[in-house]
Amino acid sequence: MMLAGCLGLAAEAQPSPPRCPDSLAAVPETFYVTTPIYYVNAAPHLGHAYTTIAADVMARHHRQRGEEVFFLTGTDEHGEPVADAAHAQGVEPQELADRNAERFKALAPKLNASNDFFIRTTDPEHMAKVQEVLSKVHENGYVYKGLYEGWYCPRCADFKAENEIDAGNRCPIHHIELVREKEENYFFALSKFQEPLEKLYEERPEWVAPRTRCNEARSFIIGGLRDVPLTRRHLTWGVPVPWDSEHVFYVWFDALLNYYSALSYARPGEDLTPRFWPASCHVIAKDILRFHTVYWPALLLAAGLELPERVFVHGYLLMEGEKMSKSLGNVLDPFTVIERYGADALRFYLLRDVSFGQDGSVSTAAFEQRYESELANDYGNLASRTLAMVARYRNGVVPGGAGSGGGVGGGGGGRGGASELVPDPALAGDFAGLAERVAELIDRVELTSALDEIWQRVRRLNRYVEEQAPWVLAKDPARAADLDRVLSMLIEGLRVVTVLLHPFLPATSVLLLEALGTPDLSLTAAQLRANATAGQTVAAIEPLFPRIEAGDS
RNA sequence: GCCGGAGUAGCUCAGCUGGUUAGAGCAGCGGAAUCAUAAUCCGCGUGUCGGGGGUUCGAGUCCCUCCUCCGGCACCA
Repeated sequence: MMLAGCLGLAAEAQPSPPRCPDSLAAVPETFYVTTPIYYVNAAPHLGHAYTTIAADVMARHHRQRGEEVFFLTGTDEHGEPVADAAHAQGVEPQELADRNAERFKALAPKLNASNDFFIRTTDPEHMAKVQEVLSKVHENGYVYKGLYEGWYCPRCADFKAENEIDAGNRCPIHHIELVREKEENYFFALSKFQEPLEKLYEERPEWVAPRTRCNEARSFIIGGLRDVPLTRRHLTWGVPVPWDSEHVFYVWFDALLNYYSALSYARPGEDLTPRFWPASCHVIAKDILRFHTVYWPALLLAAGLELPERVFVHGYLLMEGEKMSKSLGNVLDPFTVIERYGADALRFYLLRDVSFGQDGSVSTAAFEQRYESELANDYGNLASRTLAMVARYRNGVVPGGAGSGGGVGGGGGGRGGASELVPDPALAGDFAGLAERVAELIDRVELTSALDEIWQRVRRLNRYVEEQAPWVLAKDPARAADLDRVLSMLIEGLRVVTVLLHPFLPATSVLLLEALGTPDLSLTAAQLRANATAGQTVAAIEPLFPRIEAGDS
């Protein structure tokens, strides 16, 4: 079992947020983070990768704290667009869904995402759960039969939303005039949650972040809620409505419930719901704001279930003016980037260059810039020069007191023969409180700020090298102790930033920590100590982020 | 139209509840160093803080107004 609240500061340091109800010391805290389930109608792209990466950073960070983490992603497979696409290709919807779900499932490992489960809304267990929960909503009196009226295209055999109708009241696909039609549907009584939702936003303004998204959701609610269709008639590609076989559930309700249903069957033979529900954080992009911040809480209230602690809404990645012009070579394709530079580089770039929560531009040029000046030059080279100096001046053995197995430990010891090391105050000051600060920022989902906080220390370490000039010390035998201290602190600093970088650079961090002989990833290990690695033989490594010719292709 | 954001050095952006000479990174110029993936470190910015008006001892930071850009305003997974 893992340590409980190993970094208590993280939770306590927060002044106001009512995040976790205080934990009983005996029970490890849990953290449940989700991505949206991706719609299998389209191919995986950078936007999907972005969300998954962000959620993974949070998941990995919370594991570093010793919390029990459940990280969920998956695919949304029902609904008309999928059915239509399948029929257009002459295959059954299930076949298309199977094929495309596979591509999304393959994306996660490529990104080095550590999801604990991959849900598909066509899983029988999910479908049964949807029926169960929505039946409960029905029983609770929030469902009624009504008429849906809208503009209908006879050729599409479907209603059109206001914003997809072409000029002249025509179908955007068939260009024929739409007709006013009615369809009998079951409705979800969203309007009954007007008061409860307003109260929710009043009492928990942190519930939706960033603030601007919270305002949007709130103003939508204040504008007045109308009931919404819960089911669709004459469709078969969906979850059947238990009390009326002519209907299937409208795909959004089916989809949203994945967050809840997954817990009930992700672990065979074990129901994780009591342990992980409600979710700690839903990470979404702004296009699906309303569903997650209005419909979803209302639905949960209707079903008598607890609400998630937080919805975090990130922005869009803009490809140089939103135009995808392959001929200009400015399209950032996640698969190509990963193949050439590795998943760590992509993860780092996306969270470094675009302030998480806001829209931002990405490009291959900017990627290459960041890769070279920061990953290769700042960090990779810091590791290289540090390890090289330890190898060169101390035969690869980290200097320090005679093998005192680790921590700074006992104070009172008399000085033996070995030089006694204390953390260099010059560095210690700059590293004080760093892990706590990073944890605090990640709690606020300020991932870019957290990364920047760490990166300032990477820069600090390069400066430290210049200040101390180990190559000068090495020439003077009388200053051997100074050189010991400097090398030891460098290794230590490198170790600490690497532990902290683990959520962002999972592969590289593990590689480097192993080379340092200190594979401990926990956040408690991210403290600058004196003799943490003393006596360790550090292994030589290849450049962590090798320079790569910027060829065009 | 209504609501909400944003407009700060060539580029990308920090600047919380108003207070010393407005900051960082990148790019550019000059220098130092040589442990290292020719990487690193140091120095160098006369910026109308979108325009105008106001409050204040004092405003990038508050109020008013105007301009520009972006987002939301219900059924689009």
